[in-house]
Amino acid sequence: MENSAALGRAETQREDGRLVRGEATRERVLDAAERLFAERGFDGVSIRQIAGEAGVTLGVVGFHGGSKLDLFKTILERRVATLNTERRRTLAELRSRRAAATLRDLLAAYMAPYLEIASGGDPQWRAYARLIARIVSDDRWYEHVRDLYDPVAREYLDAILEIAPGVDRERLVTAFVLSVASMLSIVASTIRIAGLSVDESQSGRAVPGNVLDYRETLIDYCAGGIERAVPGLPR
Amino acid sequence: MENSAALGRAETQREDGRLVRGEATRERVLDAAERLFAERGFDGVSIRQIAGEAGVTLGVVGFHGGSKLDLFKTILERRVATLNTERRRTLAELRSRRAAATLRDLLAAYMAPYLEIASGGDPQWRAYARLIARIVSDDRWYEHVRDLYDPVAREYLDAILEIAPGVDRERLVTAFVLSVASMLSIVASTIRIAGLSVDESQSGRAVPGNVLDYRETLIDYCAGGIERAVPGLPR
DNA sequence: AATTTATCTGTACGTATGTATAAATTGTCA
DNA sequence: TGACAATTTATACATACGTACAGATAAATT
Repeated sequence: MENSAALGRAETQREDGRLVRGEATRERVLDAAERLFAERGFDGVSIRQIAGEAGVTLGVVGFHGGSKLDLFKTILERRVATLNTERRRTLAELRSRRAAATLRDLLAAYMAPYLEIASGGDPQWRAYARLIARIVSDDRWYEHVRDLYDPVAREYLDAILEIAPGVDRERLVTAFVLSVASMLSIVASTIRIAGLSVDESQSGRAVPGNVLDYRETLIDYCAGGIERAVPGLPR
Repeated sequence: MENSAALGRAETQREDGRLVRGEATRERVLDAAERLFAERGFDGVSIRQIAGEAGVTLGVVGFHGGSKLDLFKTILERRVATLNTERRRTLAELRSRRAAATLRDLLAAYMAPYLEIASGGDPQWRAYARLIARIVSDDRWYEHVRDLYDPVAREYLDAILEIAPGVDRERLVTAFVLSVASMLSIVASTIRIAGLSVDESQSGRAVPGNVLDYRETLIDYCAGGIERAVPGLPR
């Protein structure tokens, strides 16, 4: 039950701001764990595999990451601030505009940061995006991500309620969470879309596309879905 | 690489059609595995846990289920025929009507059988529904479910294309797969909807609802989403 | 009753698991 | 240089894992 943020670090941070010794190793461990957890899930990965992937010995993983659960939680938490900041930035930018934001604007603002990290050049961010997409279907992890993601989700829900006051909150929440699930499902896998897109019995060029290929369709789908499912939304 | 359908069974089926000896045990094993796999995933369950849950000894699981992977695949396959038959029945029933089916009709016909087993009285069927909802976010399992589910999905896609000929197939497929993901996400978990629905800092009565509570919202959402994302659909 | 087949028990094997820790090493500062 | 703390190595421990199998039991067939 040790505080995972302090594991493997000097208790007193250096004043000059330089990375403390071993910080690079710590990052290697976390990166390796992030990739493997994203690929195979919590139970599908062993600490020895993480050590091997990171190129360190077994004990180092424990030294920098704590217990396996600590390590997993650290990885869930490590990147969320960046994502939340970005989402708050896009929301604030929308609000600063002269014209009132539409539902589609708000949805696109919420999704854009995530879709960009999920399809961008950094493989660690991509792995993180896939990891998040994987764990939402498992109630077991909700308690560990609730406080990380729900506050910003609430801010967006409130922003939607601002442009459509009289609306039933639970219906809006339902449609919003369905939209998030839709978004995550695209990040988790596009393989079925590819499989169903090819004509039957055609020689199998079912090549999954990039997340960005589905971006506009996804946002259209979610906006149309929310507007249909939540009576009273403007449009 | 033994044929899992024959495991633990006499190679020659009895003529009188009575259950062969041990068939009841086999069902207990498969039921227990179904519940545990649905709850914790393939890697989160051990064969010993399955044996314990089924109330049999370790060897019996191997005898009736084969290897762990065999057992998992057997469970994926065991109930799919029933579900497919039901989905084909609802599709045929739609087609036998005088009036042309709408997109919403077709969507409801596809979803109804799954939503009913996911919320019905049989806990094994409920477990199966949750298991399916769990594995779609994992490319690793797609090859094992593709041939089980995609043929019927294609029949529904073709039915939609009948009422909207000129439509872009890939966009339709994308929106359809997003709808399936939305449906599965509701079955996998309603806990976040409950969490976001309560007013902040209100004492926590975030009680997840039954799947049926979200059924109409879900179908509205999906129909509206597809119609928005796929230009050229009637309405 | 004897034989065959199906089912179940109990146990064993080799390996992998998460975690802990003593000892060795490295780098920093007094 | 010596002392000290941070980091890394190497190893050990107890338990759990998937799988295999010899033998016991039960039921049906001959």
